[in-house]
Amino acid sequence: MSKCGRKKYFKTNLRQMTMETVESQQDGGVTNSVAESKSAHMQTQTGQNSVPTLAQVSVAGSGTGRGSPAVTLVQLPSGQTVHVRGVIQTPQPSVIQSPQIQTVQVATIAETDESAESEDVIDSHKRREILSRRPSYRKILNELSSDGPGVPKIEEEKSEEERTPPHIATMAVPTSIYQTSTGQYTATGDMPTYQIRAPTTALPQGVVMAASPGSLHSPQQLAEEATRKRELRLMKNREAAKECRRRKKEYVKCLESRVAVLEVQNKKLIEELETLKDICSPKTD
DNA sequence: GCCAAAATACGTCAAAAGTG
DNA sequence: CACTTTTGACGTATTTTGGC
Repeated sequence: MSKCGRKKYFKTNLRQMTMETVESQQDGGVTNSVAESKSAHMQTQTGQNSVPTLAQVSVAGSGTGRGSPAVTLVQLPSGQTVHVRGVIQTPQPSVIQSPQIQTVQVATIAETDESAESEDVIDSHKRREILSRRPSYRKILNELSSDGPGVPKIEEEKSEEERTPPHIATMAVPTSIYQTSTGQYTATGDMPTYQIRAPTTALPQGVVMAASPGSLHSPQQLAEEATRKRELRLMKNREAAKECRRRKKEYVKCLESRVAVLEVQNKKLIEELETLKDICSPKTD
């Protein structure tokens, strides 16, 4: 089996899982396996793999939520502990809900494409077209942050990077604070510090800042300029891709946290419903 | 310990989205 | 509208995991 095939499967799975998670939550479906399946796919990036576990929930103040909201501890698969307060509150725009719900039906498209020869090429293009882009992770989370002060804002971390020496940098993973419908909670946990490779913000050795554009005459100079521009573009995109992946991870973490919270919320609501049923239903005995 | 499979990270390209 | 930024897709390299 080719690695790429697996890769594709994994990425598609992750993408769909995110959407399916939401749908099953909204449908009131069984969501117990969400945290497990997620963590099974998403191990820690730094090689410190953890055993995938379900989000553990312990209710500290097991009141019914009326008046003073109870505090619920949610143990995330990643080991983070989350404090959830006030389970029953007004709904809030979800992180998960992108403005346009995009349920991708790749299989359907493949069916309509009868030409087997150009299938690969067309398929690739069509997939790109159909996977119309949602708003950026930055935008999604920043919009949420305007809804609640506890939602982490995705910002440039340049100030952080600029401060670090250009060799091996010790990076402390930033503490995330999320705002949920149930109130603020922090995803703290003792995150280890990682040794990361030096950011490649410096220009490659071969790249020299060009002379003024007007001074380029010979074809060789033009070629050099083109090469320089290309290398600069590649370098910038390299950094952008890194940053994008970082934001994506943060976004996924946020989703995972939210799923855990919503599971707790759902569980409590079910319990409350059962309690009310018991109270209201006439004794048959 | 070896090895294959799985998972993860990275660089690049292309195209959509954002910006001035 | 030109230019920049962002991100999905892809291919590849590296690391981790699990079976033997």
